Amino acid sequence: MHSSAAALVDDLAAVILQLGTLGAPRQELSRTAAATLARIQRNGPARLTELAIAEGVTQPSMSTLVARLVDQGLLRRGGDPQDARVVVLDLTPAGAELLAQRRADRADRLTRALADLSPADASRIDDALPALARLADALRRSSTSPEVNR
Amino acid sequence: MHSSAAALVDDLAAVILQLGTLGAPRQELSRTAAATLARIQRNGPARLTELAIAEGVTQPSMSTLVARLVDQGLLRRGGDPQDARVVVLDLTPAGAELLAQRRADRADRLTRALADLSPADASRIDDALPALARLADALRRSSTSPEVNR
DNA sequence: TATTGTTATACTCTATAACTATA
DNA sequence: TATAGTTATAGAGTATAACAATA
Repeated sequence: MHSSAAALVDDLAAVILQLGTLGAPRQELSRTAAATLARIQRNGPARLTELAIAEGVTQPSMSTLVARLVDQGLLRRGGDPQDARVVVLDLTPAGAELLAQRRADRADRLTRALADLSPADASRIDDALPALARLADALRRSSTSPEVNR
Repeated sequence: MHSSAAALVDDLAAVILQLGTLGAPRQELSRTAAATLARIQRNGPARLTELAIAEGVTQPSMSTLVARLVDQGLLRRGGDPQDARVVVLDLTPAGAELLAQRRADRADRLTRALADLSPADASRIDDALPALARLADALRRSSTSPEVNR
């Protein structure tokens, strides 16, 4: 072990923040918009209030955001036959396509960055990946902040 | 090696995005505002145009941002005796204090998250840290996007 | 003229408050 | 009444265009 616990924390924080460049690829979609689309793709159709809570925004904000995304053809509105008040949002093919493009773009940038590393570095990152995933999980649980940009 | 190259990229991208929760701790300062303050603390007093270019925003945007930060008592304006056009921005003690608080907050959250991990996981992350720093560097170089939130 | 910075104006995104419609 | 969602209005943050001051 080459670092004290305090140095590990500081260095790790710095690295995590610098890695954040990967998360801000385009301006074509706000952070919340991207997270909302990704959530629907991951979990299936969802109600407006549900999305507002999940993304940590108010109901009116989600209402206008969803209206924008529907206008842009990325989301589709549906109703609940059981309850005429509710609005159910689902991804359109165009929405799914946009998410796929964003993921491909990120994968490209990451692939290029990894190509600059030595095999030993790549291997150490590979080895640490499950641990990093568990760290991310622990971080997410202890945090009240908004969702990640998928 | 337990993953193919493609799986490494996808898994790594997902982990990096999830770790992003660490970077969005508070709403009291915009991303650009935080990055600007951190840059001045790191590199010393800077001119307005210099900051605008460094943070990837326009000069008028930096002008209004800086006016806000001066109003909030986080930055102090000075002039250049050699050139009456230039404005030089420096951190106030309150600005330095705010940055310190943000860093301490992040360190706390990260420390708590690390405490949830096994010693073996923490050790693997420690081992991968230099490699991750080089990865972040490579990512940042290949990217035109704005700066990281310090 | 070129450079440094500000002001005017507009757009996006989000919030709070007030409202409509259904349960 | 309570719940699901929308509309009205305001504020933060950013951009482009036009401007003022200094070199």
